[in-house]
Amino acid sequence: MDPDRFTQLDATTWQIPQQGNMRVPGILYADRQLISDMDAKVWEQLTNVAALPGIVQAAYAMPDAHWGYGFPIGGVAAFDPDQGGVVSAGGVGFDISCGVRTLTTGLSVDELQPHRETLADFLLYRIPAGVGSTGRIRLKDAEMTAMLEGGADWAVRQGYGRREDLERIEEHGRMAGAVPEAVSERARKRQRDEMGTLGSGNHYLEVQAVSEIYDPEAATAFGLQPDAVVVSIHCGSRGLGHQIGTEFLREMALSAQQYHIRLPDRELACAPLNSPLGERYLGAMRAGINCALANRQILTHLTRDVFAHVLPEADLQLIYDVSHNTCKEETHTVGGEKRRLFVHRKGATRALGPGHPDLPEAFLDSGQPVLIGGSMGTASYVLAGMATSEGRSFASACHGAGRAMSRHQATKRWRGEDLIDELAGRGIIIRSHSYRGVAEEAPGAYKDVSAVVEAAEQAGLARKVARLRPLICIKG
DNA sequence: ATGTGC
Repeated sequence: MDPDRFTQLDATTWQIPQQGNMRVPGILYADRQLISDMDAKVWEQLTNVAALPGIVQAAYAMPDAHWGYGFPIGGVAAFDPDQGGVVSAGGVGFDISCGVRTLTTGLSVDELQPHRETLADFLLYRIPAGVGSTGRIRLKDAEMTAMLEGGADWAVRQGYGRREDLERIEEHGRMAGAVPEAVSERARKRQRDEMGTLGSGNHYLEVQAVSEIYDPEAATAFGLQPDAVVVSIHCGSRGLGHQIGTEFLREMALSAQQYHIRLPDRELACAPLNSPLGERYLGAMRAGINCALANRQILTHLTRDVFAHVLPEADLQLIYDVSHNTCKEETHTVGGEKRRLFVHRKGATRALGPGHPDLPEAFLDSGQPVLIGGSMGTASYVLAGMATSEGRSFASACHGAGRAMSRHQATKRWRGEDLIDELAGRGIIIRSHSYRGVAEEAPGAYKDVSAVVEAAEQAGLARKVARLRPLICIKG
């Protein structure tokens, strides 16, 4: 899209001034090139979000923004419940609490090298992945309820992972305020045998090497050294989150009129935060967050099992787990005043700056680790939250490279088999259950993750700490 | 994202 549709405030801050039915301005953080490559739908969707009741300060889009359902992916919007603020299922996204966690292994690239193929084979064998993948765990009704309430804390109690992992997860691994009764029978049924599964699409488990350090002090706090091997897991709440999203989206669209909400786009279906429907969605969504946290915790356990078998000297320690599809009640400073707001982050990561009380002690000086997943075969980044992000985006940053091309377009342009060969030639092992899935995730179908990260840093959202290059990638 | 869907 043409960057000149925006009012440019500085090199990486672009504004859509408040106009028409907008209640606040729209703000996009990106550079000129990223905006030129961006879908014009981002402009339209940001304008629509800015028109929703009770929105505070501005509707924001991160540098990896692209066209999503209703809200842009890479969007941040905060609402005040006392000013008619709303919660929107489309503003959270279908894959509730989709996110990334990264673990150190204590291994160097040289130590891993001779075992790479074996490790890849075992990971593919042990990590359930792909469309409709199921695991060995079957949850009975009471266990499902306990999982939806307890999240990763429940998983640890079941023997998946270690208690110290929990301090390295947002909300200490358990999202408070979950209401399992608000989750439908159908959603629970879909999830019954999907715990500890990776899923498909852009989800992955990747073994990576630290290829560059930008901020040695923060890197040390995160446990990252040059040439260290780490593991990143990217996945979400599987069938359960999707079912919750589908059901509430429909219900919110049907009840908009009853709540006197004029929707600029039907896809922005929402309900007042202070309404039975809004509260019920929040309860179900928080249960969905717990499902995703438990899922990543179980996958961590399976990964540790594989390493124990192939490389017993490894010790997998969790750096941090971040969600990038959520709506959370948080305190933010708006115009010098502290307010309780409900912050939607859809394809956007929380990025708390140094000293924030919700941070684990180890990160008080550095700020929160912000994990940026690259596309298959390209680099990932570890960033750290900056103090400036609070005023710029309610303490949020980008979440990944962001698609530049549709899945359909990508399958016409690339073949999975060719991509796997090409990446193998560059020392990257891809193991997947679907060639088509690999083609859809072709590196060329994504934006340049380095440009996204540079723009985020320049905009004061998060600063670079380290770059990770892929060694092994397990895909759905 | 998703028991991928016109």
